[in-house]
Amino acid sequence: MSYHHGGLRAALIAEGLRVARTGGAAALGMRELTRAVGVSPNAAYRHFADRQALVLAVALEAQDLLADAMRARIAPSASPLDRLRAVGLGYIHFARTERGWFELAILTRDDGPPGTNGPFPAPFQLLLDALDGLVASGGLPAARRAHAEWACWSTVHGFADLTTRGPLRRQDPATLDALASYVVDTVIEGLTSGGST
Amino acid sequence: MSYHHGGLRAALIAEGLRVARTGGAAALGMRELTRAVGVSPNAAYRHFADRQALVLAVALEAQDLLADAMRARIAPSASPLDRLRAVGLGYIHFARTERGWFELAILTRDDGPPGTNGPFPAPFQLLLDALDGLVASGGLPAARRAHAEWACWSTVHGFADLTTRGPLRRQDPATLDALASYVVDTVIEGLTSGGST
DNA sequence: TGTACATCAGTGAACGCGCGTTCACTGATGTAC
DNA sequence: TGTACATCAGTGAACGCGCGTTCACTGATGTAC
Repeated sequence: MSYHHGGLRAALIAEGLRVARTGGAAALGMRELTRAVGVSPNAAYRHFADRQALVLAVALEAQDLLADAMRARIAPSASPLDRLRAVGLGYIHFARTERGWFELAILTRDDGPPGTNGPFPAPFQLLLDALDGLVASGGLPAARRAHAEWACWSTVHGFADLTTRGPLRRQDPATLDALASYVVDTVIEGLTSGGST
Repeated sequence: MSYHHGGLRAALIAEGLRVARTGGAAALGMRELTRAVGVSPNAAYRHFADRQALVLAVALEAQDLLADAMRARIAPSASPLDRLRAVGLGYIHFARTERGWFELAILTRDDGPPGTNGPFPAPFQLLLDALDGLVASGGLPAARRAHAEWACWSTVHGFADLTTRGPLRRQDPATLDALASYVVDTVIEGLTSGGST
């Protein structure tokens, strides 16, 4: 390894993803990452203002991984309704199978104006697109489109948290699969049925 | 203060609640709490096996506070449907106004058999009761009662997390009140409307 | 093409911090007779 | 009622740890002329 590392920034982020996969955000230490990459602790400060900045950079990558995983579950030929289901179930599945990355992905930046990293984080944009698609296909009345994303995200995110850190932590995968489908279908039912709101 | 403190265990828990109210679980340090109570750091080990045990003890108190707050929002004369709404909105409101306590309250014990602290944690029991009440009053078909708690809890907990640590963190209270009602009503609609499940 | 030199990505050592936990102890409490 | 003594809740000091960050530095890179 040469004196000038070359891609230290990228190497630190890659190593960060590697350790966060099992250890979550807490595992991202300046010393631990620089050690693993084979560089002195302070070398990281050439590329990141402080630990927070490094964590955020890794979090952005994790967000992309989440979005990729969600996209991978959407069958190209799926109906708008199935696409919405896939978005929700993909989110939940990623949380269950990649706890560390998920924890990192839902970390949001405190700094800067809202809208950093594109108009919306990629996973959220997938949800918005799925809902718009459902409206376009007539599956959801346009009048009921407003705020639908928050109902969906709340349900799916809550279920993810219950299975990840909460009381459903120790349930077996088969039960969780069934519960996840039930829960996602329940919100969608609430959105699409002719309610009073 | 006498040589024998007397109620050190209770004092540590009380101080723990005080600091966790603003600082969350991370603020519960052995040294910090014993310092605040006016006792040497190791005195705490007379009453708690380790830091984890102390945190858990404080978490149980926070769980009771959450349950109390939820109960306080249920009007005695409320309909079963309104009771269910109040349970959900109470959970969300507590999360928003008592971030630190909420974080602590949703901490679940890893050790011991499931069922410690009574059959269910108090806040969860309130949800179960509200759903049972809705069934008894005919507001929810008995056939659709199964797993309803997980749909409710997922939605409400997810919304709480989005407003607490997520992208809704900086929304103004009035908007959040409206969104919370909308989200809670959406799940309930999904549960009660004549869906396919 | 060769060379002077600014830039920049690293090094090595250290700072200060606060943490959880353990050791050997001391002095108050309360109980048995 | 008085006293001996086991118990128990504290003390004071220290251990070892790993962290984020800063300092003054060095040697490689690449550009201007």
